[in-house]
Amino acid sequence: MSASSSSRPVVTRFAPSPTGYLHIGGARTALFNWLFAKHHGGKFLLRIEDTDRARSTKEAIDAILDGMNWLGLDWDGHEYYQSQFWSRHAEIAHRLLERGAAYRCYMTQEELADERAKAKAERRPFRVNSPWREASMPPREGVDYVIRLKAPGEGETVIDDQVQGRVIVQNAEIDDFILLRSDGTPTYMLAVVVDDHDMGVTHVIRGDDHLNNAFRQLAIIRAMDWPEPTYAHVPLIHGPDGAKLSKRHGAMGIDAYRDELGLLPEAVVNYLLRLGWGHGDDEIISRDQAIAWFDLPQVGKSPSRFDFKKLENLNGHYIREADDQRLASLVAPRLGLSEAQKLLLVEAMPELKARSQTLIQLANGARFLFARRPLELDETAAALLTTETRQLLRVAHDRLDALADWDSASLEAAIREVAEGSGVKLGKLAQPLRAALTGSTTSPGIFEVLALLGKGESLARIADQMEPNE
RNA sequence: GGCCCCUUCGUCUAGCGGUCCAGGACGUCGCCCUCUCACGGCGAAAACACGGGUUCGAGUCCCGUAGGGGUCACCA
Repeated sequence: MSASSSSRPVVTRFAPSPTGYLHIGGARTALFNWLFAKHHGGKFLLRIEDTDRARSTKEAIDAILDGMNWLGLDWDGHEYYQSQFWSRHAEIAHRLLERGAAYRCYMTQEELADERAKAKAERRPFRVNSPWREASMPPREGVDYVIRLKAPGEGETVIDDQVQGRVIVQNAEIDDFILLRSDGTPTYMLAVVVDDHDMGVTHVIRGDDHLNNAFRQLAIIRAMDWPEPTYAHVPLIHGPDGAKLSKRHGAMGIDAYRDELGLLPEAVVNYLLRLGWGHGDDEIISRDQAIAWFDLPQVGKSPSRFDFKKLENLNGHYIREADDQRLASLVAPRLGLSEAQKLLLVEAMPELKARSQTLIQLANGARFLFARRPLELDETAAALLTTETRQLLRVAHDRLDALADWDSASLEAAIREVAEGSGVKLGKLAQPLRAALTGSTTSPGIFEVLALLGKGESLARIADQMEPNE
């Protein structure tokens, strides 16, 4: 509980570096920041950390913005770009210099490398020990310098992390890290602190991998006498095998969850929310409930593994709940459907969505509706068609041909009648019919399939497979 | 290796000293529903890492051990 920030209105931020896609861990960090801000009626800001110009790309920035929009994580105001504040960062570095809280260090890369090697040889931890920390040390002429923070050196620093609890680090562990590089550009450590301060950020919610950095950043903040933010370091997400999330299992961009996995944003949000956070026995949590319930103390302290099965199950739930028109719009492009075909897709959606967990499955399940005659039967479907069952199909065909009303109730009555008349169980007739109508052994209910396909197409598909007359 | 963090069913979690022979969800298995596949319903197996304390009493507090993770750049 940081008294300095608790009185200010809540401001959180998500600060991704645009060197890759928006990955799932980043998405969760963004979600937590967004929820926390909404919960407290505060602001949620977005800042692109593009200080590393060489590695930052326009594509990555677009991917991040696109991902945030897809997830519905809207930010207040425009997005900030860290690179815009370089002069401000440099200004603070020099203010630190004036305050005697930082110094110009003339050590060369070679000298640093030597020190590092020596420390390693003596098996002791490396810590920069610059002679220029002493004010009396004269500058080197003609050598580029960096500006280093004069770290506290003694005592300890305590952070009351909202997730991790009280964490204490000996100040001796923190060395004189670089604030401003020799080319005058700021390091990440300086830039975040300055930007967070200037943007009025009260709560820094980010990945656990930054916990150690927090102590360095706090040293800058204290040197400037700025208000200290409240920290919350959330555990990282691991792959199913417990190791760091890799490309193999989920470290793809958030766009892949949409395009390649066929997931709905509300499912991804719900899953991410429940990963590392809980609210009693609740599993299905709406956005509004999430805002009402979310808070930092309930966030777990241990890393959690990513479970695609659970995500898919959740997605299945949201697909079943989703509007048919919306689902059709999402699936139609995957199938390359015309507007007219899309109408049929909407009509079939209630049947289709009950048996799909992803949009991929939904698309595949819909394929039979738009297949061209004669249908290609898969192996198991083809095996169902014997002389005997083809005979049965002919009987069914003729009975259906005579049918006046082509609705699922009339169709059911007719089909049951045929089965009974032929002395077979319904399944004996339904399966061959399914094979003929869909080319597969799994599909929506057979009466619904007939109704959806319409009389002409249904009869034609059956005729394609039935035993020729005489 | 130094420093920091973590540890309840396979997985996500509930549990904030007694109501826990540990609850929910996904997954797995079985049964029901049934024209197939799903959906849905019912049920089962499945966990407090280990060892010491503290306490009348510990999954819950403390200390070790083991295991896992993070971090140690003129990257962010």
